[in-house]
Amino acid sequence: MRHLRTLHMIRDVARAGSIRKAAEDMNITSSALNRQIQKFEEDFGTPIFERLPRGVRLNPAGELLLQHIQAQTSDMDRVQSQVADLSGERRGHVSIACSQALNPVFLPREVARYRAEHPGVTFSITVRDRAEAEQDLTSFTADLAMVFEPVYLVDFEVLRAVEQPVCAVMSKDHPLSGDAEVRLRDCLAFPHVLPSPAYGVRHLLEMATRGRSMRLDPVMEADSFELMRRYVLHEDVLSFQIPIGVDRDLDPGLVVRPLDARDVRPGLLLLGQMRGRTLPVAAAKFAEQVAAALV
Amino acid sequence: MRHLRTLHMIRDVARAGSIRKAAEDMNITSSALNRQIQKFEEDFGTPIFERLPRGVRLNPAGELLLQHIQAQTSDMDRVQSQVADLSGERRGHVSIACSQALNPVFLPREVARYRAEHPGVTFSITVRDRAEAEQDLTSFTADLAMVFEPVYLVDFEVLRAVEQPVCAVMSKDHPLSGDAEVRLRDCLAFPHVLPSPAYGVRHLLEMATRGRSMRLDPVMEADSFELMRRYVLHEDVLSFQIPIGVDRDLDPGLVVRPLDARDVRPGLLLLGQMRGRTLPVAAAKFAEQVAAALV
DNA sequence: CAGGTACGCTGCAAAAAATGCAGCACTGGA
DNA sequence: TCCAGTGCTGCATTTTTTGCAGCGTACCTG
Repeated sequence: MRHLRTLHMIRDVARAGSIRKAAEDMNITSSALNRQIQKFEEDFGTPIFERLPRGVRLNPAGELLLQHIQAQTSDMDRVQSQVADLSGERRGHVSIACSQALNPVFLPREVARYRAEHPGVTFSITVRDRAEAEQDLTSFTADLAMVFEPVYLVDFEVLRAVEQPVCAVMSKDHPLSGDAEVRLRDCLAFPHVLPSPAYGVRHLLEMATRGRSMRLDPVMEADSFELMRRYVLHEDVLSFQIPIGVDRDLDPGLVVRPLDARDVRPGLLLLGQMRGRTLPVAAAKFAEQVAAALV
Repeated sequence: MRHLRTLHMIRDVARAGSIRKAAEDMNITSSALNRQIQKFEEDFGTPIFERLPRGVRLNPAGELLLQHIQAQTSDMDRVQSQVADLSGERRGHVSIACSQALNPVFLPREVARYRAEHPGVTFSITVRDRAEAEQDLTSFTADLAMVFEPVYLVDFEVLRAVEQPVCAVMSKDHPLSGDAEVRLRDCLAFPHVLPSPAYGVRHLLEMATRGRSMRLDPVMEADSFELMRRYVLHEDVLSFQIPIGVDRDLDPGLVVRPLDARDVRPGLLLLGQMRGRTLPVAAAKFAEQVAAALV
């Protein structure tokens, strides 16, 4: 889109941190780029970059402007996607920031289901923690986010929320595997592995043990739920996950038992978008489908 | 803003309905303008205008684009206003679409109060009925709207709502002027004047009489509440208004008595903005002040 | 039914804007 | 102290935009 050229130049310079570097990236001379920026600052009314000896950096006005540029760009994409939709062809791109739990079962299934009906739509999926996901929404890097127990919710517009009880995951040979529901105290009596503190599951467990006579005492902490899920098949330990992330068919040796809600309150798995934003057609339709699929 | 030039051209052509006319308005030749549009359509991917024998008209894709243009233009204004606000100077412009009732007392007072603190801020105020006001919000012609009993609320984000009972307005010599509260049936027994059906007050009265043994039987219908307010001083008739529109000090001969809520339910006076939009600083601050002032 | 008018569009030359090149002044780090 | 990297600027060149004149067409009018 021609009229966004200058704005994109500004964005790229902000990213690169230097006019010369950015100019090289976009295959023009630094003088051309420099003048574009000067001209823009002139009719914008104020400088938007601080000139430092080693390059440039956005000043507060520039930060404000950058946010506008990103909104602008993404909204233009939305318009084009809606226009394409007018003429019947459903094409476009959906970018999703999601937590790990959606990787094994949920997202593969949903994306496949959507693409079966709309082969023209492409996807990009990035695994992010709860804070990063919201960041991606505000920077328009992601159209949709799916996170468990998010922290900041200012710019996060909830499209759908479902409760997910924290579950104990264990091998089918584990002593607790016979119970339909398990108590936290019983679990913690056994060796267990835990996700690192950034994750919602860990957060809920911390909340549950705080002030009570129970202590988390993991034999292993990890970033990857997949790793932990596999690990319980090797050593006789417990792990904790949310049910959407496990599938009995995929891991036949696993047993998943919800923790009693009196011990650990169920967390919320949220589907959301940037507050107030109008999504491109493809993203909006996909969000609808996912919302419906979330029980 | 230079990069919006082409977009504004498109907007103006859409408004003028003809490339030649629009070109004349903006003091360029029609060929230049024509080529701008052609070039834009080319990299946009689809035509945005229908070519008719007597000019041009936006096609559906163009309508979509126009909405984007207006949103972007107004958002750029917002950015500039926020940037101005960064450097301490509070300047900007607030445009309001409001119903008549705010004219006599409320808005003059509030605007004056705001401008006393921020002399750099200018205002434009347009009287609109309930449907038009929402239209102005969606087309970004107005930042804020204040309407009584609005009809469509899809794009209207309510910032504040206050109840306003419908009141009978009469001369202090009127037989009913002694009562603290009046019944609708008693009012309708006297000659009365009514606002035309587009107005919320009329709507509420219609609702109140429907299906009951009362009938509206106005000796005069009018568009102007001011006219009706003055009229009751000349002929011994009743009129109906909401209290925010009348001030005892301004019209000493007038008596205003609320109708019993059992007869006519109080209506809602709403302050609102375009859903999801981030308002310019000045408009946002003014909206805050008005919201606080609305009891 | 004919003539006039207003429309969008296009070829060509002139004007304007953007770009590349080379070089300046400056600053922080080796 | 020197060097590498920065933003910035004068000038020639290239690219883009604009204005002018004119074409073909569809509607309105008499």
